[in-house]
Amino acid sequence: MSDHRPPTETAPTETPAAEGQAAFAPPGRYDVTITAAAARESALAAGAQHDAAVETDERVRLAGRVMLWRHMGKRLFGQLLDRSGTVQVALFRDDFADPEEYRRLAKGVRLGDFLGVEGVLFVTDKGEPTLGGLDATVLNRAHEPLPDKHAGLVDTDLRYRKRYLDLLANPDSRQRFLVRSALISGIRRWLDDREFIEVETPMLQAAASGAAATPFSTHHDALDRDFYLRISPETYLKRAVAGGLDRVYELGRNFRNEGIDSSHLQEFTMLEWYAAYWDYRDNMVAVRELIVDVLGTVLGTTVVDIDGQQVDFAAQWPEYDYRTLVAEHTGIDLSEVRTVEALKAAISERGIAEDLAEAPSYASLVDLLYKRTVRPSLVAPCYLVHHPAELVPLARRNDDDPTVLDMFQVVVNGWEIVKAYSELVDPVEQEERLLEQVRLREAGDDETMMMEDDFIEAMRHGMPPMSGLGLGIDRLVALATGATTLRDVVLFPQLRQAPGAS
RNA sequence: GCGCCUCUAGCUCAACGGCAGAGUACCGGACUUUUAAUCCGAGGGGUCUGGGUUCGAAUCCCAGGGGGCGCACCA
Repeated sequence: MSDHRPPTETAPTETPAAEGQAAFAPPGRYDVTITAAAARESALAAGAQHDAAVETDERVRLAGRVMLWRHMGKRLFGQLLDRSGTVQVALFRDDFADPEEYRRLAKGVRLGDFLGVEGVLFVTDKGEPTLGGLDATVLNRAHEPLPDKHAGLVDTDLRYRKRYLDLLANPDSRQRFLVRSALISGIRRWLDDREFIEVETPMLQAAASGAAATPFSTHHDALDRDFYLRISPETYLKRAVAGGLDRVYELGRNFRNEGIDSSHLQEFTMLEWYAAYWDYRDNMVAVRELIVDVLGTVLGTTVVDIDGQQVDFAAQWPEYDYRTLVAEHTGIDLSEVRTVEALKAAISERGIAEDLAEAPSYASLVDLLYKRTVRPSLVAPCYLVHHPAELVPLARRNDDDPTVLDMFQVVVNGWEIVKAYSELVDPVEQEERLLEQVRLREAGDDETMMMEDDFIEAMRHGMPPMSGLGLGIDRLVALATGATTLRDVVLFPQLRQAPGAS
């Protein structure tokens, strides 16, 4: 930053000459004995006044970033921020053996500096838990000013590009990432408790499979071979189950080469799990239990505010039949309208969503129709079951009605946060259904799945019946924290190149 | 990719065709319990970029760049 400035202009926070630097010699480490939150708690518990606290001589050392700094003659108050939160620190001149040392701290410390304070805990007359410093050390200086101390950082662009400032200046932002971490830990614990093991599968894949999406492609030089960044770990996790790891999960990034908006990122975090001998009904029960459990533990409530609406995840999740809902919203009965041509005709007949005419296949047209007409109306958590069989080539058909899948999604706020189904484990049918995908691709649908011979072969060696589930972590975190865009729950979201950046 | 809105001091915002300002931060000073401390003083600007209209442009017009929202694609 400072090197972009003309040489004549002094950086706003720089003291004249190098006086500020010379006055403090930052050490390489500081022996911290207490966090801000623990200091507050401990000060309030003891309830000592300042003089009494100094008498007891129970010293603690705290380090953090200076967020506020008020100098008033012989007394000085500041606020330090560490990972646990903030606490007030106070320096009283009379506590310092060397008044000059007090003066240097009082005058020399700037907002944004890191400070280590050693002293005693007490409570001020106004009831504020405070660390009374008997000694303080500047641990490093800030050479650039922090964002405005009350308004924070509101420029959306800057909040994403300089997330470190957003985290410092906006407590809400900081809180969202603490919740994100706690939710993920909670999910791992829940799965570990149920004897799932965590595995990692390739992100570089020869065939991008497991979802209908456009992949990123890349190239391996030594092998001179193109790869795709995975769009889903699904077929690898099923191979792991075939190998006897019959309850597995993976929590990791998937990549989809598509547009960005408030509910989509090009790299997003998804949980996928596979449980042998379960079917989709088992997963409907399990995922609800997981979400209610983890939200309750982390937030202390299962009620979440969605656009001003109080939504309770612990309430009943209604179950809607996919085709029934589509029929209710469009008047089109998908069990009768079963070809692209017929569906296009039905859509244009009713004058709904006519711009969908471009859709290259029955499956994609059905999917678009649903997303346009039904999905936006689903706000409170609900299950959507029995999608038409054409939609997912990896899912098992329903025994009673083979035109639909043993499949469900959980939709909240018009966002799909969970997709799961009983897995197709019959290699003959699997091969046939993937070949159909290949045919559709050749006919111009570029979001079909690719053939994966190695996956078929794994299935030919035998796979237990199983059901897998995918849960969009970013979306769950956004719902849990009231974020209206996924970019608010990802630390460093991908943005366009900043102007002038190299 | 298309449409609408937006870009002024490090940060948060005024000025909306007539001298570019405030708060905060930074610098100097006062102050013995502050809580966004308060008070006094100083410095800080190609108004995103490039064209145009005008006696005069931060302001109006055109093009470009960044961002937001909507639409489309997707989970």
